Amino acid sequence: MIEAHLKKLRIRDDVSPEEESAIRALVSEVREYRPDKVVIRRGQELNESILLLDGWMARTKDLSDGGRQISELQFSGDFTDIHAFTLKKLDHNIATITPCRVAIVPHERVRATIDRFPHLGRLYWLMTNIDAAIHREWTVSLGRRSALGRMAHLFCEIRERLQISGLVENDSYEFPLTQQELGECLGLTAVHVNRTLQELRKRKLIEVENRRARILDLPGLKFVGDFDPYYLYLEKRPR
Amino acid sequence: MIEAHLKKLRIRDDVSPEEESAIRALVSEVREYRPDKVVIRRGQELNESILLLDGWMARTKDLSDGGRQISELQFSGDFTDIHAFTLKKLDHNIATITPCRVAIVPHERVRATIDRFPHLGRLYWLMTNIDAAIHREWTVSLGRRSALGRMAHLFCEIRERLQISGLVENDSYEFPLTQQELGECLGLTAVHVNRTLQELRKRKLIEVENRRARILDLPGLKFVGDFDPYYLYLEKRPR
DNA sequence: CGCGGTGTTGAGACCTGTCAAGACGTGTGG
DNA sequence: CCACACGTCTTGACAGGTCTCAACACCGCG
Repeated sequence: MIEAHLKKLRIRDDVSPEEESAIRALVSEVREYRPDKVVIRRGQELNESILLLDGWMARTKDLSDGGRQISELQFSGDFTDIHAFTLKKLDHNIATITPCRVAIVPHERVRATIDRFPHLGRLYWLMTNIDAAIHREWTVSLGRRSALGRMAHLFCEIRERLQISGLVENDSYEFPLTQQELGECLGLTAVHVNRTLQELRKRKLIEVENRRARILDLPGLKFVGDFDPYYLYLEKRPR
Repeated sequence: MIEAHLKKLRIRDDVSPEEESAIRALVSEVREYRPDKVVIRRGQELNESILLLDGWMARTKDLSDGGRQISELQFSGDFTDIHAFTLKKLDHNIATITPCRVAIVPHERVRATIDRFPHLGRLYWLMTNIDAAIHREWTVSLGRRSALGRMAHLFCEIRERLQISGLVENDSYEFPLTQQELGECLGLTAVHVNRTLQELRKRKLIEVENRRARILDLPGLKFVGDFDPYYLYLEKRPR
């Protein structure tokens, strides 16, 4: 579903038909991965990037005490590690959460394509800048918001981002994270995630069941999470 | 001191003399700002970026409860908001910590320069990706490290980054942050910052006095902060 | 000289972590 | 088809790290 990827770009700027075919021609191969697998390891030399077609992935960092922190979630249509085009190696791992289908994009093709379409170069630069904006918002969450606020904020962010690809129906979406993984996003223990989740449900804001999140009161959830989607740059304009 | 900026680029890749003069020609004007001033406000329309020549700045985000979180520090030589070139508006404020001298860089010049030198486009893209890497590392700090570890880690990061511009002597550097501001970086209250700082000194790892940080035991500090500079991408290679 | 910002200290509250045990559910092998 | 094993979820009791509130000391600057 490279369509999801095009949608993400087109929300932020126009993409011409010629650019679209150039993007489609980036893909050299499609691969499938099992859940809970580290697909790219920190430090590994990279000459290709992966575009996530289907499933959920996460950027993860391991700690010396055996713990793990997730620094960003990735969904269908996200160009997961396009930043490797300039970085050459990553400072973090990229791991699957669910089974995933990904498109492989060799860096020479990226190079050739943005030489031919500098506008696409700026667009992909933009996309990595949006990733950075998401990182900043997580910094705020982890630094200043309570467990309840953080969690509410994350559910709002996921809803907003999945909606772009049409993966939200009636404020409800598939939610494959275990409570352990949710804790790795939020800087909380699994035990406390469990209790915070119960608190959110008790307040009739959201419930999570059978790998599905159902938002019961979106304004309420946004209020508790102090959520403002501004940082996602959902505005179309020339870049 | 645009030299500091060139140094930061040259640590990561070669910059030719022609590229260097193109970079010098980016600057349209130099401005000075007083300390503790918001220089760029979230949401403000931008058609120029600022390159920090001298002083410390911070990316800050305000919270609805009146609090503030700093998501990154910026030092001499950092191209503070080059990401605005694609974003057009920022999701955060940029504020001075100390008095600052900055170079103004109009976006048309950036556009023209990277059209002429695509390599510089990739280099600036790289620099924003390194900012994102720093954000990720802060996410890990805030999510998983104790107050003591977080603080130790931050002092190591600052040392590493200042060293590039030659602003570190004998593991000692100017440190203008108030304890309040330090807390805004670390997600701690000023009171707890004070106590944590005392603990670091008690352990003979670092002491802060008269706006100056003096590292007493660098290996010890790195150990407590679980610090590994890998995420700063201090390696020269073609990008 | 006085004032405001900054740093320091203490006591107590609260949020989140730790440890431990058990329930639930699902897939696997016998 | 059952039994079991393993991961996940849930709950309780308690510990501990960090926050809150309050008071005071210090210091540079107007």
